[in-house]
Amino acid sequence: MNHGDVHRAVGARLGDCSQQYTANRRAVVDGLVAAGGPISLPDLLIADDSLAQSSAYRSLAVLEEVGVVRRLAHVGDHALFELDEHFSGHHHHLICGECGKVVDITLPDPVEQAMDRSFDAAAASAGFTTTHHAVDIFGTCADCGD
Amino acid sequence: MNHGDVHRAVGARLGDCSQQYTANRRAVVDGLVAAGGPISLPDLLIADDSLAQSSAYRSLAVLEEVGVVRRLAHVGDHALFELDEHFSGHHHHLICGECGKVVDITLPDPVEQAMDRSFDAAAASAGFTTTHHAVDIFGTCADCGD
DNA sequence: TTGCTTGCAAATGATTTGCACTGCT
DNA sequence: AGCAGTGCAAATCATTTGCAAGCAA
Repeated sequence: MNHGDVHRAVGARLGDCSQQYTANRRAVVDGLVAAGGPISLPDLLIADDSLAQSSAYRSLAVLEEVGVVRRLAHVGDHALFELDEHFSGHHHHLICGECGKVVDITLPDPVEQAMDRSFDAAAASAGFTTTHHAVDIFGTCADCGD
Repeated sequence: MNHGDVHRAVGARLGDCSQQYTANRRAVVDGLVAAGGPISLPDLLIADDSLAQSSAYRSLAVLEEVGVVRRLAHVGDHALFELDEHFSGHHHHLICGECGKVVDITLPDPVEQAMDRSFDAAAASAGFTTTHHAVDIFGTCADCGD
């Protein structure tokens, strides 16, 4: 999905939820698209210094509410935000244990399908019905490796 | 690994790192073993009200440092703590999107092996060397389902 | 107008830390 | 004695919220 399509789709989603696609929210989405992966709020503010901190948090909260943004569990002090998979495609995260960098990664479809089958079966035996999964792969990135 | 073995192994690990296995740290480990899965700090304090909050945080920090405890990314307000897989066995997490409950789950060995192969390959193409992986399966638990 | 959005400044709350005290070595 | 561990109370800091002003319908 290209940048323009993302804006259209986000606008539609907000409209469906009786929310406006304001300049501020658009700027937040622009920042997320430009980041191309998980980004922290401070970094979002640095990338676009016209954003006010509290408004950025509020826009992200609204966008998360309507399913446009996903808030990732903290690795460090700050939460990380990214576009929901509906807009960015299904992917997982590669996390560098040294520097904390988080990179998007995709797995082959057959692997995803096999995982889904296993996860569904395992979840069912615990009485859960599954909605989605997230894989975090920890390691050392090229910059931090020897 | 049974309760006694856990204490012995934890004591050894602490000793290797020139740390003592004090009564407070033992109490924290007891709480984690008793919980049998991820637990928040407030719940740890409730389970053993002789623990002081700051000391519990400090003990957890030391235990995390030496690889006995794992701090899970927050799902809600509080961080969750659990014994490292070295003491509890390799497992993953089933997370209820309704009530936030987190349950341990294990996958068949062949599945784990297949995932590791895929993850290593995908990570390598991004210049990462992997150390471990964590799978979060989101869904709805039996209590929250219809 | 009427209600949603924004920015600022102040509040909140989980986690951390300073400090004085206790206990191990 | 000398250093590690503890508990209390105070500090820190990411995130949230109250409020007054701006803007859209």
